[in-house]
Amino acid sequence: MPALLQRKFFARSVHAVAPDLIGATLLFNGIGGTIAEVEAYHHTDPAAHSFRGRTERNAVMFGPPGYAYVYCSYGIHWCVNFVCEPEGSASAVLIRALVPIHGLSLMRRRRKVKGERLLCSGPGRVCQALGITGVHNGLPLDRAPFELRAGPGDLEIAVGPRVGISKAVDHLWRYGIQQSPFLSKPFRT
DNA sequence: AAACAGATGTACT
DNA sequence: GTACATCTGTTTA
Repeated sequence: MPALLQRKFFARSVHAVAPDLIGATLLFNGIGGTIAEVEAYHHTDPAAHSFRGRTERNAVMFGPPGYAYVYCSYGIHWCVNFVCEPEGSASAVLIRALVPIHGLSLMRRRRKVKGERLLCSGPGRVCQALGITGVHNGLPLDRAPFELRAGPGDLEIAVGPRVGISKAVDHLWRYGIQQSPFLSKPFRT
């Protein structure tokens, strides 16, 4: 039985936490699967929401590590981040894709797509499939409805530039399971 | 297979 | 008003 991820797990640099999350299991009310793709965001990074300081929306990023920062993207999609590092550093890991394993039928009902590949392959899709919305912003990751379990730890982890941003595009802060069909897009080799 | 418009919260100029 | 850590349905090649 894999270990539950403790609060301490998130009290480290995003650049250490992000690759360690690949292969871990994320469940929300028992629905979810293996984390296949994440991106790191840091307060010194112009692409991060926290770069220009604290606002009402990003306040959770400035709080203690081990909490969920959920925000609305393009007015339509919800995206979930895990807050990292000591309180105040405003760093977080964006969850971009899962391998769907638990609760497939409910995911399919929410997502209205055939097959499994498009269920959780993108940050907005992950939240829609698991039922995460703005009301879950600020919830702790070590208690229900969240459940996080450590992965095998011996995975080959792919690294590359982040997706869908226009600033700091040269940072290689995207991590994923190489060759997984559940990535939002493939990693260049 | 690729390009595009459209939907539309929040933050900033 | 413009930009944005997106996704979908429709159109064009």
